[in-house]
Amino acid sequence: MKPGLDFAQNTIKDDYWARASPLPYSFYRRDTTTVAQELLGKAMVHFSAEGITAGLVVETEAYLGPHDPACHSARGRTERNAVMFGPAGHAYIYLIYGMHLCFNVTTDRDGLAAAVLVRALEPLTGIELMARRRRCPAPRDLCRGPARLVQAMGITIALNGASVVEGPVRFYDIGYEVHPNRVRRAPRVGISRATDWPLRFYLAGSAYVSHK
DNA sequence: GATTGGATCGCCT
DNA sequence: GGCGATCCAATCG
Repeated sequence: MKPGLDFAQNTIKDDYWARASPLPYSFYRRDTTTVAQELLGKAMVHFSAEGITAGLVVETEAYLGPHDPACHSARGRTERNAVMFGPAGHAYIYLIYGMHLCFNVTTDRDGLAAAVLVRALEPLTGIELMARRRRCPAPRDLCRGPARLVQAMGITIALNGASVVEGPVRFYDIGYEVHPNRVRRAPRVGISRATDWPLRFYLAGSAYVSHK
């Protein structure tokens, strides 16, 4: 475990995050399934004007690109999904059901429009700020679901296209060890095509995942 | 130009 | 477990 992290107190020293290294672009520039798996156990951090919030990634989904019928890029490039067609390591944020935002990270090689959806976090720091943004729900529900974590982390559509290496939202290796037998693999949630492709990954035993 | 359905959530029963 | 909220873009005609 790296310095600056106090899991017992559920706090992180802010200056630790400012100095620590985010995951590099090369992390995201790999095949999407690998990135989705390896993002488990990493920390997602948002440096916002209101304060810093961070959570441990416990659930992700891979959206592989134009050949994946459930991926937005399968039906061509639009203004909405344009970020996915750009380089890896950038935030692809979109509005769903007319009222919720979902946060993705672009992946894979240049020219392949793929991304990983972050579906759930275990809150680590800035928990009071998260609760205020979410209007005080149970701590367990702060980041349990893609739209919930977006709200708790204070993410807006203005961050669409921002770098997750140099921008306000970043991912860090915090030395949290994920043993391979803790990783579960299951079909993706809430989609109507390719419903049996096992591209959802989550940490077994976590109380913070959206679906078991 | 109109219709339809969606990578969801919160509230209801 | 069901349903309403509410916007966007793809798919019809």
